[in-house]
Amino acid sequence: MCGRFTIILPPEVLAEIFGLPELPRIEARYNIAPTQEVVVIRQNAEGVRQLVTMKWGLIPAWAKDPHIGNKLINARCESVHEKPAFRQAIRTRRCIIPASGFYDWTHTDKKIPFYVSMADGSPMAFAGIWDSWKAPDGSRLESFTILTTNANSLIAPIHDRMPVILHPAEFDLWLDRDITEPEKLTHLYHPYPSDLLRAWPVSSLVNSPRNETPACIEQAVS
DNA sequence: CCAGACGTTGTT
DNA sequence: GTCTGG
DNA sequence: CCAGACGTTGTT
DNA sequence: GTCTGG
Repeated sequence: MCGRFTIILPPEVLAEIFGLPELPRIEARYNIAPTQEVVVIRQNAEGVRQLVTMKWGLIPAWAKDPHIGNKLINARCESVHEKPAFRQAIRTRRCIIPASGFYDWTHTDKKIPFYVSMADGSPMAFAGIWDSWKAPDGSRLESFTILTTNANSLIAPIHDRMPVILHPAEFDLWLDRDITEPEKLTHLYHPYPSDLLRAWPVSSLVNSPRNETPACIEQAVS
């Protein structure tokens, strides 16, 4: 699953791989937690990509209490097209969450955190969806959630779910607002290939969202 | 018809 | 908003 | 995801 | 134990 992640990418790399029209202003984050503000990429009706900041934890447009977003930090790919909280967003409001890696905790024996990133160190792209919630005072609150799928063979010993990670060749399809049919999207929901990822144990420092230093991703010595 | 839910995770 | 359950 | 709280009253 | 907050 995906309940914590990092983004440690130079603006040039981000703009290049995601085809952004401008260099984003972005700083390294080593321990992003739910409810926090995060940058995501979406595409407007003209096909221009933009980097926008949103809250992690999707608040459906119809929600009376925005706190529902605290629970909706992930959406299962198997049911995202049916669930009332997600099915409108998956048709018309898809986005990509750029990342460098994510954390997973084992629950066997002791709770051990692991860090997972691309084997070659390249950026990671989570498949996400977003929504816009109107507060009583009329202001708008945009929020997103990350899709999950079955774990691949690398992740399985740690956890049975992992985020849906997109290949660069799939970005266009995912962000295309004119594509709304589930059957054109479901083939993207495969576990990312194990041999393109790497994983190592890290310090329990990462457990607290208050810790946001490079030490969070350093390999732990047992 | 109206009321009430609307989600994921892990653990047993 | 929209569906399910009573 | 994990950490941390978990309550009410009245007063300024 | 369970919910809220980050």
